[in-house]
Amino acid sequence: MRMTNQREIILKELQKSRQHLTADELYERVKKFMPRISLATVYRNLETLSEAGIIGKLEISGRQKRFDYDVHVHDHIYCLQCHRVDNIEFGRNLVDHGSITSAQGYRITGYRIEFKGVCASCRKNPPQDKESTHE
Amino acid sequence: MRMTNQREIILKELQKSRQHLTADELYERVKKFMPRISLATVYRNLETLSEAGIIGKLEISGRQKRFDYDVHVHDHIYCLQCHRVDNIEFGRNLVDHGSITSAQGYRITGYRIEFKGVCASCRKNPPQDKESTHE
DNA sequence: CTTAGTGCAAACTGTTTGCAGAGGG
DNA sequence: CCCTCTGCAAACAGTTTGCACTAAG
Repeated sequence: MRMTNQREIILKELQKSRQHLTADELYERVKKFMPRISLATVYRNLETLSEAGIIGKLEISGRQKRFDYDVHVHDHIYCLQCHRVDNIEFGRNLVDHGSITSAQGYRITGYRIEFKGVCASCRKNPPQDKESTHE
Repeated sequence: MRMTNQREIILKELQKSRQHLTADELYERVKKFMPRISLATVYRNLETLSEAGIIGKLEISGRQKRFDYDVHVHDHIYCLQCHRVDNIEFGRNLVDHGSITSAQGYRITGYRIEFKGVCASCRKNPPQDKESTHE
């Protein structure tokens, strides 16, 4: 894996954001430093970086992919109003690992927990448009 | 909500399948009885039925939507090889409900657990194509 | 009758890909 | 100098929408 200029900027921007950005959010940020970069390059690099285990890929139920600056095992919580995603540390502690190795013929290899709720800033701020609390 | 012919057949087919079908899988099945039905109608009806609480909508991380004949609260397990989805009953028992009401500023309103693994039939049958075990 | 629902085609969103040229090692 | 990576445009998959017509109640 070559460390190209675009690759490096994409990675740095994701890490410094400390957020779970989508490809196009990242594209917007990276464009400020590199106006001619293409969205395809952003997608390709995010894929490459996550395959290399340098970043995480986050597939929250039914929504756009997001990418995670933090690769250690943890769970996520997302806001039903603004769709931001945050890390949650205690998720794994809630689950009794021992009992989950198989069920109805499956060999279970893993699980994910996704919490949902309303984030601090959405709790303060009015939900401006009537249709923001879907799902 | 009118109970149209198409609505009724879509619902019946989903229920009798006892599976978690995607819109186009259902479309293929319904077409056998109603060859002129359109995919858009299937989408619209699945949406309507799930809003009415008659079926469930299943948004498994990063994949196509699936619809659930079973509306009672339960979790899901999906096969990494063939992507089928099954119900899992014991998921909720593993989690200590009490402690999850808030975290880092969020008001938590719910959570979902998604187990992954290899289903019984994929464990028997060879994984024919080399690229079947992605994610 | 009235108005929700339908079929069709076209639009849309998020993502991927083919290609010819550029630049990292 | 080679070959991975890039930018661009076009393709793609899943889903949604505008419209004029149909049918449920």
